[in-house]
Order: sequence, then C-alpha cells, then structure tokens
Amino acid sequence: MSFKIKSRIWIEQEDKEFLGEGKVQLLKAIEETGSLSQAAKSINISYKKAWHLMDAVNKSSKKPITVKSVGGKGGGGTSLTPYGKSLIGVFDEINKKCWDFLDIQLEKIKNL
Amino acid sequence: MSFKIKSRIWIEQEDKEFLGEGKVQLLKAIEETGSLSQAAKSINISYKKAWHLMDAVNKSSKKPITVKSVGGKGGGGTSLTPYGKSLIGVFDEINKKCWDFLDIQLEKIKNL
DNA sequence: ATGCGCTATATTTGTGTGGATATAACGAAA
DNA sequence: TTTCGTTATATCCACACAAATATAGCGCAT
Repeated sequence: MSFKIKSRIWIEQEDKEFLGEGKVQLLKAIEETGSLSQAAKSINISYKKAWHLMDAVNKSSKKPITVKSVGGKGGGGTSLTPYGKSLIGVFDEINKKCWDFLDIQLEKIKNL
Repeated sequence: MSFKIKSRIWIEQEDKEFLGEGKVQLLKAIEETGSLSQAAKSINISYKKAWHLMDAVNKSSKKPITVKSVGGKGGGGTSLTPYGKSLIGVFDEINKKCWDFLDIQLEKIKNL
C-alpha cells in the first residue's frame, strides 16, 4: 500500500514542553556554529524565534543547558553545556528508536 | 526527574498526511453519532473543519472510508465503511504500542 | 575612543488558520 | 408541497503567531 508512518516526540516537564524536535535542531545548530544568531541562520528561522526557543528551554530546565558570552572578541557567542549535549544525544537516540519501532509495526500489518 | 515523553504519529501516502490523530478522532465520532455534523459537535470542532478533515481523508484514500446519504428521514448522515473502521483500529493499536514503547525507553535513561 | 558582532527586547507589520454566518440542495415523511 | 436535519460550500472576519524592523548594551581588539 506504500504507506509511511511518521512521528514527532517531545519531552514534557510539569505538563509543559521541555524539549521537542525544533529545540533539539536549534541546540544542534548552536553546537555547530557557537552562536545563536548563526544557528538561527543555518536552520532558516528568525533570530527572534530562535531566541524564544532557547529561552524556553533554559527557563524550563533546572540545570543549565547553554552558556553565553556577550561582547568581546567576535561579539560573544552561545555554546552548550555537557548536560545540554547529553540531552540532545538522548533525544536523538529515543527518536531514532521510535522511528524504527514504528516501521516494524507498520510492516506487521501490511494486510489492511 | 519527572520527565514525561509524548508523541504524535501519522500515516502518509505519497508524502501527504493520510491519517492523523485528529482525523481518527473525527472518524470515531462519526462512527458513534452516524453524522458528520453531530460528530463535529461531539468533539467541539466546527462543521467546516470537520468537513475539510473528512474531505481530505476521502480524497487521499483509494478505498472509500465513509459513506454518506443526503436528504431523507433525519436529513441523511455519514457512516464508516468496514475499511474505515479497520483503519482506526490499526491506528489506535500502533499508537498505543508507540506510547508504551516510549515510556519504556524513558525508564531506561533515568540517569541523565 | 571607536568598531564590531553578538545577545536582548520592543514594536510594528503580515499572514494563514479557524470561526461565524449565510445559503443551497437533497429526499423521505407527513 | 411543506417541513426537517442533514451534507455541501462560499464569504467575511478575528485572532494568534511569525516575520520584519528598530534599538540598545556588552566587552575585547585595534
């Protein structure tokens, strides 16, 4: 039947979104570029949207996820804490496992 | 850490959404009420939105999913074909399995 | 001191989604 | 032939969200 099954996962804390695919994508871009503004450009979202996403992540997390420096050489920048890096690793791992799991489920019922 | 993991799944056909949670919820309500307008009321969406959802489902499916009758006693109504009923059953089953799977995955990594 | 590139934030502008509303067609039953 | 509760569809409007724009502060380097 050529069906495909897709999914989006997210992690909640106290009934509010804490981490989703968009935020993880942004955190990855921050890790690669070392700057929030550069990260926003690289994934084609506005700086404002990126800032709000990161702000939400930081406010909802008890442990710090990003570290910033304002001013100085290069103007400053933003990078991830070790905790932040481990978070995106865990998220990606679960996400990938979920996709694989769903593909298997779909295979099981090709007889619609 | 009291994290919760959530997910939404959907089924695509030719890179377009064919069936998602909203559509399944609507189809269930149609099955229960026997009418599109009653179904829309029962799940608190506008008739317009419900009609567009059902229209999209029917257009993207090769086999018919709903049958309608216009006019007559009671004004007519909409009901599901056996294929439609089996679809929502399969969707629910995969969806529930996915939730269970993700809960297990989260348990495995309580050590962030 | 001045410039630079970044973070931070307010304000305005644009847009797409959904809601409300109106109207028509349909066909059995009275 | 009138009534009734549907399906079906067009039009207008409001609101939320995103984009665009503007402005300010920071601190190292020159």
